[in-house]
Amino acid sequence: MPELPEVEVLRLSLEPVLTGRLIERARVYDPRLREPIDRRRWCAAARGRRVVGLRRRAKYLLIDLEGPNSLVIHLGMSGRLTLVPSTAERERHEHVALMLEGQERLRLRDPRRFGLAFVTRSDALDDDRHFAHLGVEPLSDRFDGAYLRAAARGCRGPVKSFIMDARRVVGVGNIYASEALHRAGIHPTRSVARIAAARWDSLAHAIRAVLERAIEEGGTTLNDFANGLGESGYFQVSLAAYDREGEACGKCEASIRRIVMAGRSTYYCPGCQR
DNA sequence: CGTAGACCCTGCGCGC
DNA sequence: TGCGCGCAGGGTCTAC
Repeated sequence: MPELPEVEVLRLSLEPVLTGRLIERARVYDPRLREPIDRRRWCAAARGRRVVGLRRRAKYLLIDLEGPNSLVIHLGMSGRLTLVPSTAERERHEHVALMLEGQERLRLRDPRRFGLAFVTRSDALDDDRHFAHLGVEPLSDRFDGAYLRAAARGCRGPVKSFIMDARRVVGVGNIYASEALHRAGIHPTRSVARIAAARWDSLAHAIRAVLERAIEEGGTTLNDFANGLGESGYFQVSLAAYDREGEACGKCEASIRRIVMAGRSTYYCPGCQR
């Protein structure tokens, strides 16, 4: 479900309602996620703490607590984090709940269990193995065409795989990879060894623009994405390539094609992507 | 070393 | 209406 924009939308929706809020206690109903939740550590870290802020790193959401720790949540493919009344019935696939002052609870639901929930030290993210290898944030000042070109030195392989590789740049998943390449006019199977400097600039620009636009529009709701208050996004109506097989390209009127790369659906325009 | 593929899991929509 | 199949927005590990 979520790529960088969806996690950022989630963060923006929850930050005003969680900041300053007391977590009375935590519950782990089902620890079975991609890695088992450390129930004792999670509950001990959360209980009786106030939230001081929310951050995002790559596709991870960090709930910073007073004291040394942060609660970290990754939504995987099917995770949803939602604020509900404390009296709301426990849902199927509800793994974790934070019981908040004011009769509400923050619920993590994840049917496919590809998500994560763990505790880390707030001030030393890079010491945590989940974050240690992550590359640059695409919305940061460090990210531009020169960075991409340098990161691609000595690499081969298709450009789509390259921009989805979190060791280079984080947050670009399967939807926004297709979208950014379409916007930049670059064919997804093109080798990174055969991309000129100017095209790296336009690709970096396209990645940034697509992600920013998606955040502004509340993320992409293809099936079930919703922010922390249960509201859907509407970037799906702005998708130029993804999930548009057979439709006319908005730039050149050729028909959008779907191919499979590394097992993932990939959409591009054969007319204007080279 | 890199890259390709399998794999982790459930739910949904589609075609028959 | 019911069933089986393919597919799904993430990431990691293994085998080449």
